[in-house]
Amino acid sequence: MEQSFSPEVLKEFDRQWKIISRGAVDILPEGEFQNRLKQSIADNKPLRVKQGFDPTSPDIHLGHTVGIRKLKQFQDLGHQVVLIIGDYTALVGDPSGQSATRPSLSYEDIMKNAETYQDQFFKILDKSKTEICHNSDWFKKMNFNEIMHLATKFTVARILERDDFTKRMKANTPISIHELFYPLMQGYDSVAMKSDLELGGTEQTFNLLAGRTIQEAYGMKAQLVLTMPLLVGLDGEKKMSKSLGNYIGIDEPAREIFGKSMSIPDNLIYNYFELATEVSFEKLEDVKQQLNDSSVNPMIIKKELGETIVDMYNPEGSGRQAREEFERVFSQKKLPDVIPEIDESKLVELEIDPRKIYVVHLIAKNKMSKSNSEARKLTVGGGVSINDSKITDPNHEFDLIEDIILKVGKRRYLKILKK
RNA sequence: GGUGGGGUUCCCGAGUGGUCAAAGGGAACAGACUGUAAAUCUGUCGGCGACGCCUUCGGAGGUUCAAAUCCUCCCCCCACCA
Repeated sequence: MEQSFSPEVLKEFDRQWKIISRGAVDILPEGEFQNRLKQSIADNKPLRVKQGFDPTSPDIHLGHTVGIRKLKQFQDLGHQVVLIIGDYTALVGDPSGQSATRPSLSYEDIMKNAETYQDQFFKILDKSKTEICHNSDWFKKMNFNEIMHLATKFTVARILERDDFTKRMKANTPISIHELFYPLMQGYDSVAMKSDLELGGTEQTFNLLAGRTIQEAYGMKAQLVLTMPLLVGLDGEKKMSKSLGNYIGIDEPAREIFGKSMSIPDNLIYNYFELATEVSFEKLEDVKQQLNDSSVNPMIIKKELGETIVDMYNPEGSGRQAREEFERVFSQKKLPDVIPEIDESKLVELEIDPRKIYVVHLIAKNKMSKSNSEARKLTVGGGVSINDSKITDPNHEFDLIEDIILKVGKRRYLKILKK
């Protein structure tokens, strides 16, 4: 059904389309999407744009922000952003892209995470314009009849055709029945929230499309789907995720964010600029050129990346500060500006005699290593120094006659005060 | 329910009576180097005031001078059959 729209509407559509489609991998179905966007503009009726986040860890990381920033764009364009905190779906565990059943979390932990999530969302989104809810709101109340009814809307074959399940079947790794429910639940969220559009990472495509099927089954218009690329984690291989430990949390201290940014492989620099920052298109081109220019040290660009990312989630100037700190500590090998301190009384508390400090204990008891053995190994391996001179004797003992600075590995410092 | 195959140190994965704290790979950590907490190379990688001792190979017992390895029971997973 072609409908004609006024030139103003079309102009506004062009503007919005450009912003919305930037960076997106898939927009499904594209034609319908465009029409509904036009219609929304013509009727001055914002689209309800939904994305769900399962609070499986306490931190929102850079990977999440790819979607959240896209939501922000919708918000700035006047659309209604609907955030779903998947406290019930977290209980089930999204099988997408997983090679094994997710470890189940206690509801308590999930709720704790859910709280921290909210604060972090609004580092990016405008709280006053965001609708936010938990999917326990409806799933908690569902009775078995309703659950079975929901389950009739999908066939096993359709769910099992997914790549991740196929792989797991082939690898003989177990798939629990509850995992099959995940897409249904996510789809039902769309019913409950009456979403017009759902956003997600590319690995979510199946779940997002399931939402369409389910909405239709419940007599609603099927939602549109928009997928964003996945941000690769610090390891340069797998997608950024908490469970893989390859992430940068947006709530982390500035120096951590900067340091972690510096640890990404060089070939990911552009990717990060593109997906994890908001720099202009021109800037992106500039970055690309510099990276191709072999006379430019990638370190320079990476530092710029780190600074940019730090600044996005911290007060102005934090990025610069973090960079300077980094250069001081790692490039010039000088001391960081903040070093944890303990004094003699603390030593006594830890059952260390200040006049006969056994270095291995000093390290282990201050949690600078996991165990005495590790401390000992670090010492022998040359990773321990006091006031800049290496200690390699694992039996080394000393008398505390003045303030000293203990360094373990390249990042752990401790100042011990003589009284 | 039946038959067969499995459960090994953070992960993957060797090991079928002593030479096993357990190959190999990955991760992680450290050192060197460097243009970076990139890359590369090297080392470490259960615990312990430590060339010895203690605790590990799904769980509980047992055989043996000696068990991750053999036996019994139990728990869990997978495949095929029903």
